Amino acid sequence: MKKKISLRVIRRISFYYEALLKLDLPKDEYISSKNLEEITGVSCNQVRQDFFYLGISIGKQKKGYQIKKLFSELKRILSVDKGAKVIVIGAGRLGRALSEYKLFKVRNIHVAALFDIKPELVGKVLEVKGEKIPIYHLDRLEAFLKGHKDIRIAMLAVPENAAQEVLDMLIKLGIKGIVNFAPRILKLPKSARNIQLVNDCIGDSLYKIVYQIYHKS
Amino acid sequence: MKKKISLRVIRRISFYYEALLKLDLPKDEYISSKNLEEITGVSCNQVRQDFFYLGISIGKQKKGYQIKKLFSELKRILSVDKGAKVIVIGAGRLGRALSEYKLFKVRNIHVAALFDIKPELVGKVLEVKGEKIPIYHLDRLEAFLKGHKDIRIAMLAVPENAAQEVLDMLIKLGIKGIVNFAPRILKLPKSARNIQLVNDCIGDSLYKIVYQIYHKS
DNA sequence: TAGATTGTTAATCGATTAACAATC
DNA sequence: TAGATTGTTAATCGATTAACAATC
Repeated sequence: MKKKISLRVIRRISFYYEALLKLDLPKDEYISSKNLEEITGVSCNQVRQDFFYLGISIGKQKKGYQIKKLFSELKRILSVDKGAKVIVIGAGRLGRALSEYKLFKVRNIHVAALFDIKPELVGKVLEVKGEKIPIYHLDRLEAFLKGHKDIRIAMLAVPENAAQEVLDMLIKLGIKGIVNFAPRILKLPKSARNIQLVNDCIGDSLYKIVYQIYHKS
Repeated sequence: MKKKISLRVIRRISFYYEALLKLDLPKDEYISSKNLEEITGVSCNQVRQDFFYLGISIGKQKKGYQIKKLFSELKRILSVDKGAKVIVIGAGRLGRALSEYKLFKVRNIHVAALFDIKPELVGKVLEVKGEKIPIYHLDRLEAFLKGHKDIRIAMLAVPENAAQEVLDMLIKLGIKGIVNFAPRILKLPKSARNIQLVNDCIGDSLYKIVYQIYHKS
């Protein structure tokens, strides 16, 4: 059985990975959990706990973790080598912002295409760091997926009222993982076994700040 | 002392609020925690626990919560009446997507202006549902804030390498709450007492999906 | 050796879920 | 009345922090 992983662990693993990426690799051969705390802000106890949880046990007492080895462990866990291909439904500002999001590149995640229904968007080609990402009409989604069996993940950036409908469509077409960015909690139909859905509420952190600044009590 | 609130509670409060917003208000005078569970997906126990935590005790046994009353309680907690004004630093795709984000409107949060340094962006005016949002040069931020003492919150959507620098600048200019969308964990300088900072990692939910889809073990 | 750092277990903390007396 | 629903407390669950033996 696959081990369940929480969003928080994944987030921290990302931090470690990105921290190592930015390191001048050959500088220090080893890095300790304490070093990682300094760079990422995650406590050294948490770092070791995470490694333990994920079965990373390559540390050497007194030295720490061999950077090269640790890096490849993290890459493996984050599936960086898999070169995940995803599609984005909705080519509005949010959809386009997601498509050019730098950190996806760092993680070797590629946006293969965007889909929309607006005539003024369909047919355009997005250029992201030299790569071209086409915007197709949603009608072509089924055919597109038939030709790209390796695409199993979609990001949803459509208007709220279209979100549930598009979700159902995606499931029918065989998509296995969906991140919903529409401002609405989507639910999987009961029939949808082993489909992964995460609702990403972009505004939340602003709401928290607003609460803290404006709410006296 | 102000009660600490977690992001999760705020998120759920938002769900309740938005659920009530969509209700045809006069339809049913009362709504129960069980009803709210059906609409929002949050368990009725959690709903009552949240209300208890926030001091909302307006329920009537056998009936539920008077919708009108509940609505105004939620509005109060979410500071909807305050009409929070915020600025956005960085007028790239992400910054512009945030500026036109629908749910901010629903919560009566207004983006007053964007700031950038790119000549091709500075001077432009964003149009969001009839409202005009100007893009100014970052040089004008100080003067702008002097003329708008009511603006205490900023969203950061600048490139990663500029983020920390801009954060320090914002603090110096008197901003009290910051949401950082740059793909990097920012830290508050030690001197920054009672400044609120939330790092919002937009990619995380995709990473979780990628893990679940690609990671066999 | 003495000091540092790991892997792992135990303690703490916080958040969710369950339970239930009160009562409309 | 009987059934439903609240407010609140208690139990459970999960995540973080602390502690420490092992050892390089």
